[in-house]
Amino acid sequence: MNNPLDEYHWRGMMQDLTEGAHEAFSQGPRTAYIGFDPTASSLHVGSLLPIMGLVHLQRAGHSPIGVVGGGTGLIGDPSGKALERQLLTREQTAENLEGIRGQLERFLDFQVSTNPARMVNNLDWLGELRTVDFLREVGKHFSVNALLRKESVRRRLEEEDGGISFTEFSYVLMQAYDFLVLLDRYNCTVQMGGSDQWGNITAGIDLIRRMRGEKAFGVVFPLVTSATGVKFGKTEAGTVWLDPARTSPYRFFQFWLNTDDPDAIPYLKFFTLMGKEEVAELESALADRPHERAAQRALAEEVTRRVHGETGLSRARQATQVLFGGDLEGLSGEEIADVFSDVPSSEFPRQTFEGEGMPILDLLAESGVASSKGDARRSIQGGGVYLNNIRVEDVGRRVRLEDALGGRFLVFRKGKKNYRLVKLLG
RNA sequence: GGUGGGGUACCGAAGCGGUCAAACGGGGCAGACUGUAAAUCUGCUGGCUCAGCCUUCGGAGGUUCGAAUCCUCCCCCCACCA
Repeated sequence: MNNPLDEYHWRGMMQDLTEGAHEAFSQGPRTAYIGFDPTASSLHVGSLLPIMGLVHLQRAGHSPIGVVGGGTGLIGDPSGKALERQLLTREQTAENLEGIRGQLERFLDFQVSTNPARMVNNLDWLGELRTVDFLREVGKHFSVNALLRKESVRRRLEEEDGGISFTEFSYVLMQAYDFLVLLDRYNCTVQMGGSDQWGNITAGIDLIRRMRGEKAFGVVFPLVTSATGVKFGKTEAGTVWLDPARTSPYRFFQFWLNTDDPDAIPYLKFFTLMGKEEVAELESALADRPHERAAQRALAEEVTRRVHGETGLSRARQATQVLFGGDLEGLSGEEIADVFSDVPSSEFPRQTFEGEGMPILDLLAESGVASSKGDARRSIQGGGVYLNNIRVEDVGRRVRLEDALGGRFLVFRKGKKNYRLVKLLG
């Protein structure tokens, strides 16, 4: 049995740990949990680091628990939030929870007999909690004076008109209680999470010490940042989700492939299971031959394979090759449909393109390639518009049936990466 | 309630009777270079039937041949004073 904290440490993914945590893992198998917020029906790449935390834990022979905050999600964690949150309905939360469960199953082994991963919903116990019992048993152990000093609460108290509701103010009690319940039910003695969870985690540790006289531990992972200061997990297209319906495997793959050089090695350590030697090799490859981007490629392939499977990866790869390899000639209609399935598309009736065809400016504006005809005109004049990968030179050009690939598709591109598929209907 | 300062394009910010679709900076988009990078350089960045026309400078009126610019009223912000 290995100590997962050593693994975290060399990977640079351990921001902080409570006293005695390292020794605790050396003594024998432990059960540890991480909570996931069910504010959306999918996790995004921002949750990937904690998930990898659970993965390493399980590989080291310990038991991971993923807690989906069906109950706490109904309350809202004030940590890191400037404003009071919109409350989710129970139905929304339940739905989101299902999505998240499916995604965690891609990372953790729920089948092994020795240390299977578990997935629980804290609504199971928070939902049936009686107010009076809770206030007597749990509330007693929390000092309002201490709560008021908490960073997350204090910031909100200083807000002029925002403030904090009693609901969110009590959030930390809920999360602390979660830890206690998990200790009782699963002998779970470790809680992990993002660094913003430190306060919530230590609150749970305190509660366990007071109510059960036991020692529990906490480990927090750093906030993933990028060297250029861009918020990790966001692209022009928005958040990068794990759900293929929200972020296609192709875009997901591209997200990782586009990692900046300085981030590539840290990310390999964070998000793949590669060992030290492999990472070191890629590091020197990146230093010697940066243009090959071996590290980014490996990163993109590993992570995409894990999240979207072998099929998702090969589709993403194929799409990448076609989109950046250049040649669209010779592709069948089916191949185009497949490769461009990830690309935003619009549909036009076939007769639009019959005879004289449609002026390209109108088509660009109406299909959403450009925001207006003026924009379309300027983009063409600037040399930034391509039809079927051939630069459009003439602003007055018309698009006709002969332009359609396989008689069915028009592939527009603005710039290097922005594709748009126009489908001919009828 | 009093006094002073303001509201300009995605954001910040100039302009203070015509030469203003509005300087400059940021952001965004595109081009060149490259590694689908960073940095850099270049162009574009209200709409259209695009060498021209139309709608914009908090809102509504007015003065003027002509207003983002002057006047009146209204709305909203900020600073200081009570």
